[in-house]
Amino acid sequence: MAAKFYLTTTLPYVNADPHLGFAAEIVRADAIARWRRLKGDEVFFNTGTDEHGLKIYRQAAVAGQDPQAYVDAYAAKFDDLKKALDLSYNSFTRTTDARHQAAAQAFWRRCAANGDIYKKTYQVKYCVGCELEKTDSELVNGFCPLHPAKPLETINEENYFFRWSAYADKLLSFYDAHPDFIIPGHRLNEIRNFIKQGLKDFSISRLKKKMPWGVPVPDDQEQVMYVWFDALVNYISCLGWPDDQEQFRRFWPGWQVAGKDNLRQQAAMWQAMLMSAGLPNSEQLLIFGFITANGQKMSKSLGNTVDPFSLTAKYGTDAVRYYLLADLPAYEDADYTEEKFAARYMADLANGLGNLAARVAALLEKDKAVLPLAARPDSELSAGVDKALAKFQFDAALKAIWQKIAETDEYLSAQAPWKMPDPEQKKAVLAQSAQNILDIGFALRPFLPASADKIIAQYGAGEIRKGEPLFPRLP
RNA sequence: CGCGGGGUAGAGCAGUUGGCAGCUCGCCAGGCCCAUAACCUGGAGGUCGCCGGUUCAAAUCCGGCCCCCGCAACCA
Repeated sequence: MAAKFYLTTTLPYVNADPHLGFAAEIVRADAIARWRRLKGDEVFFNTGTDEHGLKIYRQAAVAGQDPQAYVDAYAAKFDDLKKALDLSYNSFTRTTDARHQAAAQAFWRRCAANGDIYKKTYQVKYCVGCELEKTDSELVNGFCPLHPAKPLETINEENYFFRWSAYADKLLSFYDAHPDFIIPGHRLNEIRNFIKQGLKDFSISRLKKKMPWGVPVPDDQEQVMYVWFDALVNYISCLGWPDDQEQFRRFWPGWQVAGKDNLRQQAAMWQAMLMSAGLPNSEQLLIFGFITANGQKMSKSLGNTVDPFSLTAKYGTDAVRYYLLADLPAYEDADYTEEKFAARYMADLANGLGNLAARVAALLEKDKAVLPLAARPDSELSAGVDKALAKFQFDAALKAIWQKIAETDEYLSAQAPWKMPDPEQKKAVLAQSAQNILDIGFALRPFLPASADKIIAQYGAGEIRKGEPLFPRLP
């Protein structure tokens, strides 16, 4: 019986176009999902979009659009990543989906029934200049950084809260019992330290009259959900929870990937919510580092976000996938520059993989050699890739594959089959090289699916022809 | 004393339990001439942030200090 494997990304908030950081997250998730499928697992791979909230409501108003139409356009843009990056997710959850909203309400009811949701009046700070509520973290010396001359107003508001404080000990016990819950391990320490400082209950609703763009709170016409009980529930609503218990039980708990900014939400808030709802905790979290652009944090306000669509249009889908998986350390921060991208493309894809495939194919084509090569899913190379991917180390897996490419280039140079007088001897050398390339093609399937398929088709065809370059040199 | 990460060759990084400091790019010199001006071999280049300690032996373990970068409750 095939094992079940569930994997989800976070849902990006649709107040801006997709950028390279999310592309990295979802490509990494995609490589894992493809790998597990190739191993024979039944895989459920979810992503989607977070579409409610004040920012979107306001942006839609500014654009003169109905919020739903506004988020429809954005959701389509994020779904376009599927084609641009050759993604294999089978589920795209929008938080405006009716099924998701019903699940969010059901989840809320369960936590409320458990006594973890209560109503409380609290004070929010409001900047008249921005016409926005501000959290303390957004303030500088107690003032709005955009309007330091205007004092903040304090507004009393009654909202629902989630009794997070009740889960501090339970979360710590859970982490103790699951020391590998978060990769990398130091993020587990980070969240542990955070929780040891004490947890404050967090606000989970907003007044509907001020912010109507949200999931209605069950049994309260005045309030809509604030992000948490809406967006986080997508990780199980996509599986059909609560209606499709069979599918939910088959796939949950699963793996979640997220950027490091999402550590608290995924590792502590969501886990506490699951406990409150009486549902199993997530299986494991992968927390990725950030990508900076030319040494600076990518942000809308700096205007230095890198657009994955223009990158794939210019260099090709697999080139971008390769860069994200091979060149960036997944769990630490990493810097992107187009120069480094292009250098890596030339060295590894054009001169490395592409040239080697063309080199051997050209030699074989001249001889009209027929080689009945077969895939070797159990090759030493596959084993190395499996070992690295079992630890979710994408760069190490690709390094093993590129080691094989280098070995094959060295082997060819040492043997020099092009000047061998004995045709049988020459054929044997080329067959060995071609077998290596076919193994490389198979090993590449989780990472560069389209290129892998081309190599497998080319080198598995019997009579091997040169064909088009896999990765043309850059001008 | 809020929390966390980092500092290793010009650049980007790897260094598992301490045991001759490595990889890629770039640079220099050869080779090859099958391949996408590609590929192969060799070379130059480092006080492993600083100070001290443990040890036969420290990039690695311990203590202190300096610097950079994140997070700090909706930026992947």
